[in-house]
Amino acid sequence: MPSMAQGEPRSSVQNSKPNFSMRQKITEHRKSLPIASVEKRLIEEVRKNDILIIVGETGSGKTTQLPQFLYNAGFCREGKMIGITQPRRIAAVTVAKRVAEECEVQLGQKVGYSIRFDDTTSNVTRLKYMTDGLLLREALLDPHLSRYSVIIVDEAHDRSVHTDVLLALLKKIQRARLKPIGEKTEIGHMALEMQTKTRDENGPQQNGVLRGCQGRKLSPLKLIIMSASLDARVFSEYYGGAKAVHVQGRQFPVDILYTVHPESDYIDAALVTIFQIHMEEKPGDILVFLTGQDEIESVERLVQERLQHLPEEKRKLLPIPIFSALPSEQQMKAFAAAPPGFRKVILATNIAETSITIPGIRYVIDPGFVKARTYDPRKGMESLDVVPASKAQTLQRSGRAGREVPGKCFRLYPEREFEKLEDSTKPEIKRCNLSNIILQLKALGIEDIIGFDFIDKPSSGAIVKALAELHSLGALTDDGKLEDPAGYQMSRLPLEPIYSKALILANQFNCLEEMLITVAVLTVESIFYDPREKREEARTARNHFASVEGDHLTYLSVYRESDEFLEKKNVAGSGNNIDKIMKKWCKENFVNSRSLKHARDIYRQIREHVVQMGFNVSSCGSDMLEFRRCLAASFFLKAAQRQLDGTYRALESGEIVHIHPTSVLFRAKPECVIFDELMQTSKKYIKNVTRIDPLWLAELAPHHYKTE
DNA sequence: TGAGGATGA
Repeated sequence: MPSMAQGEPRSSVQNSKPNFSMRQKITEHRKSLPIASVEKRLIEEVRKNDILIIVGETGSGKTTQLPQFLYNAGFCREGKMIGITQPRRIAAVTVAKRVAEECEVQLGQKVGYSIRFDDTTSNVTRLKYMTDGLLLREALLDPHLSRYSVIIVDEAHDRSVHTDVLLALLKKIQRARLKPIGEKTEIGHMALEMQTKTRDENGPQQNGVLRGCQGRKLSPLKLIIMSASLDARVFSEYYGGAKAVHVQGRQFPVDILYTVHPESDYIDAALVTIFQIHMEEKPGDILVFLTGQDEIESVERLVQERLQHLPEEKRKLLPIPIFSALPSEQQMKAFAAAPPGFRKVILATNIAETSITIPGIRYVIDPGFVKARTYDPRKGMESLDVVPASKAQTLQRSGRAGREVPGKCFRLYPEREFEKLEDSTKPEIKRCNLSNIILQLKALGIEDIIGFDFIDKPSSGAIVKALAELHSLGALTDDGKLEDPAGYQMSRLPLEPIYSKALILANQFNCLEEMLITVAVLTVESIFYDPREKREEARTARNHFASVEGDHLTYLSVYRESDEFLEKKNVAGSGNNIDKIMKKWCKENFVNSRSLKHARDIYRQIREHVVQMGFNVSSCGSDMLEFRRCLAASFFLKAAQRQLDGTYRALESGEIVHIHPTSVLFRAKPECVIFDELMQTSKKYIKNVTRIDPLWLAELAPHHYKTE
């Protein structure tokens, strides 16, 4: 991502060799941070309390400074580490780099980061920044996280699934580490069992984490939860009234302005506000929060149109879209300075709320809406709806105006409407399919999922549905234990359980190579790039990839063609230019190069995993029938049959659905298909669809279809 | 007959 992480202000330090004046600058900067004045008190509180909540506003310096304070106070004695988790990869990386600079060490020495596909830590690393998802994976191998003396969970208010599971798990681990080893604890039994099973792959270091320490106590684990103020009480209560300390932030003031009356058309209101700012306010860029690509593109067009009605000298306003699916070269435009005399108006989704920080923003326009995903376990269907943002979100949005100078935030609704907003966004764990989480918990030895101590409990309906799904996929036994070996194997793979199942079956169908590619591509957000203005052109350019059998086979040929292309160029020996050449290939074929790279990373990682599991990565060659049969055997829960009127009926839920317009089968409409995703937007759409023979379902998933 | 908010392993 072309971005700075949230949290700490951009450093004034350049990427040059350390020198005296830079050292001085760093020291001065560190001393000037609000958190510097409370170092002693914080260390005392950590010593006194096993769990501490730290409420730190933006710019307090908590993320970069607290781990250094703890290190200096001796919390890394005896080779112990301090782990600091972040919800996002980019944050883990940028903060670690910054702290390494401050400590004057090479990244990977005392300070390092570890994220999926990129681990810079070594055996001397003591301050380890990482994503919370990665720490969860570590817990599978070392159920007591025994190498850590302190875990700091940063941005806990984010309430991502990973954060929530981690918070609950850490609570258990902390208790377990107070008990003598060998005594019954709530965690670790199954995990230990799994370690024994996989001892060879993990090597001697992981093996015997607990063995040979019988009767001895593990050292206690300190837990620090860092959060924004609105949610601090929730965490404190969850941890039995844990002590919370507040650290002052450092932000410039932001004037909040509300409308007098509700706006019936917030797009129009946003446009009026954009031009009002442009005509009347001091220089400084504008950031507008919109709900999606559609809105962003239409506002972009409308700004351009209205500019034409202004006198020449007033037309220096530059609308720039930014959202996740945009290719990175275009995302970069938001970060470039506007031409002299121009004012940028950034049209963004909530990507600009937390994930990226655009410099130069002085004005924020917040219509107060956001697109949010929900999940209906009964129908096995996700929805993407425009809903009011939460207070926490609107606060985060307005904060984007005060990072460099005092700013203004224009909320396009009356203040009394603000009061009605929810305090925080509903935690993700209450809005998603739980099958993956539950599989992880089972692998950690947690048997009673309904009774598990989540901060916010998912509905029992959602839990039961996920358990049933895992049972159907052969991950759980009839009495809810991990199936041996499939359940263990599936929990080890960093994939959705249904994809893991597909790999296990592909091993039997002799099409593992094909399934590895397919699963890697399905995992990434759309592999294609579809600019709205060039949809026809894109379709033509990609026509040679298309398979009449469906999207899965189409993705296979995209991946393989890119592979062949790379191989040819590699042989030609252009070396450094590979990246550039690949990007050109992607552009010509309307493939999103970021997604493709991501898919290749996933492919490599998963391939290693399955090889370690003893699978034989073989290809079915040109026998695509066998591959489609394997898809049917894997995705039998996601099958749909054409109706007389040309719509489809999803067999599991009975929902009437439509093939998504981006599918290669959108027009072909075969009699029976399997799909990857069922999501309601403007309609109930199935995405990533492949044709199958309806008879295969009863043949290949008899436990599910025979009786019908 | 017509379109994908953001993260992460």
